[in-house]
Amino acid sequence: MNSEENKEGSPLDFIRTMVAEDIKTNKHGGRVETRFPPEPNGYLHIGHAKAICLDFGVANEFGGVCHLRMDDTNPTKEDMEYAESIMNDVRWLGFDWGKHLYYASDYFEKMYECAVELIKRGKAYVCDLTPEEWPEYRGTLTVPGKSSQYRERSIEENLDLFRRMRDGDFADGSKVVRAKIDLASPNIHMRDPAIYRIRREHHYRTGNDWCIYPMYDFAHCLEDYFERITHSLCTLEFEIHRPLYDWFLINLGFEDRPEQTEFARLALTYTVMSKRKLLMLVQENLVHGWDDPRMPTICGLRRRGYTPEAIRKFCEVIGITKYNSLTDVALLEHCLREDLNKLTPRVLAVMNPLKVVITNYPDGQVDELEAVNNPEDPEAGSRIVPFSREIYIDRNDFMEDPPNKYFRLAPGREVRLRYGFFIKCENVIKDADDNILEIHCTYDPETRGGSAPDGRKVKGTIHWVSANHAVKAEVRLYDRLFMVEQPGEDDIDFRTQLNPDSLKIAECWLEPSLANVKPGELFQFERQGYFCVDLDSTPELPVFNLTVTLKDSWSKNQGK
RNA sequence: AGCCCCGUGGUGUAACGGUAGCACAAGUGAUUCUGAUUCACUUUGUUGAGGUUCAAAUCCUUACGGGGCUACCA
Repeated sequence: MNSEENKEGSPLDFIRTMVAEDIKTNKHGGRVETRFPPEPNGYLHIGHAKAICLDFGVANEFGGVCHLRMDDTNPTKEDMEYAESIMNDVRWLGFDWGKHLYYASDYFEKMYECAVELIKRGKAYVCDLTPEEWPEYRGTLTVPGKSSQYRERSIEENLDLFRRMRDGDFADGSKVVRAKIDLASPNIHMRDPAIYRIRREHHYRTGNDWCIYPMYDFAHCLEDYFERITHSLCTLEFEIHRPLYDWFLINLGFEDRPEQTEFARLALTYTVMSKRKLLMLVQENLVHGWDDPRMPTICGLRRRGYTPEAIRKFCEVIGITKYNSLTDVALLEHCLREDLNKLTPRVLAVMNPLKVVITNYPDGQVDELEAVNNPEDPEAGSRIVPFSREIYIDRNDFMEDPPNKYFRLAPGREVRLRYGFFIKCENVIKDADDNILEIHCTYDPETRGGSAPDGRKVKGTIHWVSANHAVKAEVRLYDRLFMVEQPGEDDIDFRTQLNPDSLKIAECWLEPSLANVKPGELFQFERQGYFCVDLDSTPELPVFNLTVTLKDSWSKNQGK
């Protein structure tokens, strides 16, 4: 009867096979309905993206629909701010739930009726055991539970007590409703789990209408059933809850039941994914909010310059399994680079300026040079960048005493200015303390545009901006937030594993075409990495967030 | 400890019982007006032991290893 017995291949294949089979056998009238059911108690993160892609992906693949449902049955932690951010993020990721937006809290009345029905069927009872007393009756992993006096209350008494629980006759925590299942079950979740609790708490949607709230195990299968979900996909930790999921629906006499299937949640190296810990980072100001670009939240990734396409590609590539794995963030970054590489315009920018005076270039003269916007995309066209006697190059692009395989500028060496001219370093100007103030170069007018008529080659091409034309901006360099592969493990406070250098702020000098960039625009600063103009940007001082640094074997070799 | 789930290169994943493949990472080389990109090549794997079979990553047994569950959270 359980299709899992015929399981073959990977869980994703299993899910596909199952859905295809169900369509073929007309199990749910050929319908496919899935759902993404977050609790609105925090912001969505990359782990949720995996679930979203699966839930919506399966529905789309089989011509079904996917619901977005706020699983808001616990009034203490939930808020509309979260619900709105969730809708925003799902939409941004590129998924559409159409008219299928639901709130579990809209079902409170129906759920209450289901609990009444369960009581009427002798399948649930009101229990007066305190949370402290309960473990004694529930038993342990090895010891079966035992019955309490409350377990044998009459149906009439239970109905009356449950009614009065709803009416507010009893104090918070003084009574719960329990499903009457099996106190000796090896599965602890089947040992008379609580399905309703008393909690006088303002709910962000139902206000003070209710003082009793349903528990997850009872509520979730009902939500799925009410919405006529066919395939209920969830993470592995709910596997052991599945018998309960089925028990409620069966004992309520429901037909055409949804079926729960579990898959592994995402774990990423160097990344904290626990909502609790992410909330702590926000509350303790260890980051600047849920959308801090260092956060693994969808909004954080968005602000950092991640594209929905890159995230969806990542979710596709990691696959679906039934065992816990630890995925390398490098894979996520690879997916982003792959996407950004083909769509981001290249721009010239210098982050750590060193002045270069072109001694044989006339003062006051300006050359307008043509620069290709994106070599990967001919459609992207080109732009003009000004060149003049004084320019800035990056300090890293000059070494007074270069090691063997250094390709860039050094005394006596010639390099190419990207889209510009060949320049040769003739002189290094220093102050009394031996600090390099500026360098003097000569340029070869014949090399305008970047190639020499005599065919001579240079080993390096460096980036530059005209000192008089440059636009200043702020760059925030975000490194990974955590230094260890799996933060917060082994009883170590995960906060002690934060990378102190995860955020560096620097000024940079941009080519003039970037004077009016808009928030959210993406760029590649050539040879330095991918950038996203921050949503906080002002026209006077754009703020760029670094997303992923380009692969740079030069800097790697430096580390060895 | 009882119950449940799961073991394929460094990582993430494929393979009706029939050639162990792909991607990332790493390395080498080529091309390059970004030390990027692109391209080519290379290294590394079925947890162990028994079975069943002409044939096992796949089926069975067992050992070992990893994960989950003991909330009036979801």
